[in-house]
Amino acid sequence: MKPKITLKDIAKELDVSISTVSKALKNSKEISKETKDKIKAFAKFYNYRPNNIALSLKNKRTKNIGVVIPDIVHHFFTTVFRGIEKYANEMGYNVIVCISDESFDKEVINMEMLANGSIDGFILSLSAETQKKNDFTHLKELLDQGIPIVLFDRISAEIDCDKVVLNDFEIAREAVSHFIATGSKKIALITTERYFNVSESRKEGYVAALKANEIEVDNRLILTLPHDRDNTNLITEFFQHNEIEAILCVNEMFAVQCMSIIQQLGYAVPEDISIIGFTDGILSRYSSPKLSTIAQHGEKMGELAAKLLINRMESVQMVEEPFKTEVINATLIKRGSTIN
Amino acid sequence: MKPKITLKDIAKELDVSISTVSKALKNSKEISKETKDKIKAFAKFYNYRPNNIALSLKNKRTKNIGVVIPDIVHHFFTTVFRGIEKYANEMGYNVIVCISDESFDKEVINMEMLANGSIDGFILSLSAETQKKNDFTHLKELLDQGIPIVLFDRISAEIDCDKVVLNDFEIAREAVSHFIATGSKKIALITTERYFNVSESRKEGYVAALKANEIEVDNRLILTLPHDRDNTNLITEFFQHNEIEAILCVNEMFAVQCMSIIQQLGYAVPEDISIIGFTDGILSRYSSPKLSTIAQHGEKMGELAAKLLINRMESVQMVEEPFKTEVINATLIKRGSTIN
DNA sequence: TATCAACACGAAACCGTTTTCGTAACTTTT
DNA sequence: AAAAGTTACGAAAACGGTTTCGTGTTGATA
Repeated sequence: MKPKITLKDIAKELDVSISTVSKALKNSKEISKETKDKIKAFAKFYNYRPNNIALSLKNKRTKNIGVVIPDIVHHFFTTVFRGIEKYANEMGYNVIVCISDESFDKEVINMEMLANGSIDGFILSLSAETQKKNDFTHLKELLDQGIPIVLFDRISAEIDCDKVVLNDFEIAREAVSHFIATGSKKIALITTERYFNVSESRKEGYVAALKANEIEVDNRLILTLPHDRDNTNLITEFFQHNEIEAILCVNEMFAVQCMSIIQQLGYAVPEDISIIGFTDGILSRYSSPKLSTIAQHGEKMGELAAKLLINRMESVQMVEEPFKTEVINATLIKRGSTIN
Repeated sequence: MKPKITLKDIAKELDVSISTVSKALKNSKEISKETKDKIKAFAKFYNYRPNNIALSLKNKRTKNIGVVIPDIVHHFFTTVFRGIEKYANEMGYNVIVCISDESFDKEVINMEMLANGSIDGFILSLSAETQKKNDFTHLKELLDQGIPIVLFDRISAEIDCDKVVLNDFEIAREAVSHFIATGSKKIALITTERYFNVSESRKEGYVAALKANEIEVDNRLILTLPHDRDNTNLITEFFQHNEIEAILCVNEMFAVQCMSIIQQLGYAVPEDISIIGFTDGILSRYSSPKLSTIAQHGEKMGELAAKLLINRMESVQMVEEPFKTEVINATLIKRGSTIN
């Protein structure tokens, strides 16, 4: 057991002052070559590394960024996180993750915890509860304290900070237009009540595409599913009661579930019914037929969010760079569940 | 913009000393009630929170734990991480994640980075490269410095620390025994070259079950696949050249891929061929038929790892508690891809 | 009235760095 | 030989807390 060595230890051992050691290790020209060599050799031998905590205290920056996401067992968030971690790491930052678990309280508590010095900035995606409550005082207070925040995917217009979002509206419109172009008219939307801003935009895109093609919006063709329950019966009923030619689902779980139920009901995919999902995850790639889906480019999104944050943290003036909202362009990947 | 307030600020404002403020906020009985009330009110009004970094420096503990995993876009690691984060959070710890990306160098650099004061202990699963190189000096040095480490899943006997593993051998044997009990004799194993200790144990379990039932081990029935390439052709050939009645796959991707290929080749699952995979992830649950699989209880594993680590970090004596290796019992979940 | 607790508070050390400033001891210039 | 400039280093403050130890002012006790 050889515990970590400090400047003080080196100083004592070599009979010089702490300042001399510090300067020598930073190669200051204030120190003579012999002394520097001696100190460096000693430090190297004992594998001296400066203490990050002490540095953080001194420099008033931790080189840590806090990431708060609603859920980690979710392909999209996982890939975004990967992007964040990758870029942050390259730039010499560490990442502290907190999972809000879709809970407002957890989000608040975790952020306040981290904000007391542990991190230099936040990247987060709002929890479902926070979106429902529409209460952003915790975020506003942090911004007020001068802690930069970057919001991604689940954002709110009420919060004045950098943001990264997907062009949900446009890509949903594109997906539905593709259905229409390949001959479908009775197009269903399967959505969730939870991801507010995101699913709203997707729905609007869906509606816009229909209207642009003079197809009437039939609310019976929009199925809103709870997120954490078994929806098999709801979905089955839905398809028994409605004649449908194409389905847009707001996530890949709904999409494969629909596909499987449809196939069991005797329809062929994509000949009878086409399907497009959101999230180019593992499910989409391993289903049969392979699912046509909307790639959200989570990793890119994460990288961009990290870049925005780090830029802002490191910009010296810090003052009046206006807040940006960057848009990631989703891609419609046409695979086996659509007619292409 | 109102920046964070410190003890010094309060002291100056209220015209008392810093020590008095500190004591008052900790409710020390050294301080008179009136002074305490005054200070507390002021602190509350200005939303005073002690600076974590200063505390860390003083207390020589950060209440952060470092988690180093090879990959995050992987259901098993994700669930383990979830378990760690959950337990750690309950115990007042934050989690700093680094992704080694299966690279030895990244693992080393990240850990050295964090070890200089940023964290109190590590939880990690070895990268593939580290296992291949069999070089654990970085871990040994950290242990030597008194930094506790808990290893999970991808471990090594050479490292003397707490560990959490799955009973891979037994559960693989159980899975293969189930195949045999339901009438299969020609049983394939589809494995990977990468996760050394883990896949080795699984293979041994496979072999043990065969031997126990006096079935000869046929090496042609063991297919080793590279991890990151498209294996469709390899798998297809494998099934065209071998008569097989049951398959054990070491992950769920292989399993659904096999299932899909088999079905295309005209076999029925599970009537003609049974399949069992590892990892009870999203793929297993959404395939058709639903995949029988081995649940690794990642979340439990993560919680246990965190518990081991925190126990060790908080045990006052710190000295001679011997290192433990805890075993998580996997569960064989029988679903539609096996005859049950 | 001198002694002694109890009370309420402040000074200062400490955690491990960085950095500014001061200063002996030389060396160079005039 | 005095003045000025270098060189090579140390002392100390600062970051934001906690904690030990002193100490001046009370009030009670002998």
